[in-house]
Amino acid sequence: MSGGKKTRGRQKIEIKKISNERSMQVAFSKRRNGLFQKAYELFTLCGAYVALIIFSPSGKVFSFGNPDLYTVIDRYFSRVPPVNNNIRQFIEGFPSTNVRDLNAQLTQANDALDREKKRGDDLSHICKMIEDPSWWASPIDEMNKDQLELLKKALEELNKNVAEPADRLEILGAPAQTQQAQMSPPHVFQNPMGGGGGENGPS
Amino acid sequence: MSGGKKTRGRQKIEIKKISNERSMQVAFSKRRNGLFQKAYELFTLCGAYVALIIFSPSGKVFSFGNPDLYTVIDRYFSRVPPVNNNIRQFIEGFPSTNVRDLNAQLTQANDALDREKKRGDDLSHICKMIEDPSWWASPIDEMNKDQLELLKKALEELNKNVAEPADRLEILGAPAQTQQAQMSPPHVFQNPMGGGGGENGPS
DNA sequence: GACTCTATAGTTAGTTG
DNA sequence: ACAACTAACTATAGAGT
Repeated sequence: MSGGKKTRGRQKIEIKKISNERSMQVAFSKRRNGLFQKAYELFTLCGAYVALIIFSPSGKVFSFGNPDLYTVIDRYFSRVPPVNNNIRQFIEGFPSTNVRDLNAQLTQANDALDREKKRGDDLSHICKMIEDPSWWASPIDEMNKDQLELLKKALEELNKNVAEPADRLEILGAPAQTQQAQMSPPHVFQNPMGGGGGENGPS
Repeated sequence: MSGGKKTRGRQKIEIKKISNERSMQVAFSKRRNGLFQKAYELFTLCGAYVALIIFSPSGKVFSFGNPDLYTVIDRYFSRVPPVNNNIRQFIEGFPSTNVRDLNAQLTQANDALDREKKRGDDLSHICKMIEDPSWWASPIDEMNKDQLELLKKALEELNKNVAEPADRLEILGAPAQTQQAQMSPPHVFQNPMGGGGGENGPS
């Protein structure tokens, strides 16, 4: 009755490398989630652009970015950035069934979609241009060189965007089986464990 | 003794864009420091590599990286490769708080992505066709009537798809005007504790 | 490994100087 | 605008499932 507490609750720990492998793994998982959550909140509350990349001790990568990782990083390297950058993002290192991770991805997706929409508009415009009868009516090879050039350029640009067939995002909450089908990482963080075993076995 | 407390203490807030400019600035400052502290702890406790870049709403840059920002980012890009996970999805209803809903949304998003991909392929095909030199070399109005018709048909089809701009959903309070001001050189945080870094802006 | 539970360490919103 | 303070909210260490 007296003093019979169920657990000791949260204990204070020193901020230094955790020696116990298991504890460290658990701590990493928890704190990583916490960090993503905080990053998400900072973005949402303040509209700040945030890029976050984490390599786990076992070599997995986790990333998060608003509006997306590439935009933020590009901008960081003082590349000035209208919205014309290619959309490229990848999120690696699931398994996660956490709301915060999912939300993070949805946030990114939202923004990607936004740009996708813009591209759609451009395409629409071009299509309209092409469909104009007056366009096709006359000998193109001499009259509309300029327009032709313009069109071609536009199409090329467009093509560039389309050229890379997007792969689809893994569904996260799905039964934990097909996860981490990520390709073999060229670079793996060097840690004493050497990467906990058969994480990625494309068999 | 009086029941009068000195302050109301910390209040719970909704994770939405903070409207009050002043409060937002303060919150940003505090939370940014908190995020750096957490990143530092994750690195120290678990030996994880961490890269963190934050753009304040006013355009200032803050960054943090172990062992070094560039190393982490470089590693991140190095391990990328064959396929781009091009994420585009669109979802409706954002702040969902349970995994089930989020997963449903992701599923829906995947569907949208599929359609998007197909459209992309079609477009790509058409672009190739158009870019064929032999195409433009000859007088269109007499030689390639058939091809032209084909193209036109294809474009119309494409246009039909594009015509309907899927209703995109509201991005969570993104203020995000594209400010392309080149900001001062990246400032690297090496030691987040102690803080008090001056972020300010004589605006 | 991932999730739950609990007590408590740590973070921070609102206020005051 | 920032630093200190307070009180409350949130994250999480440790242990169990």
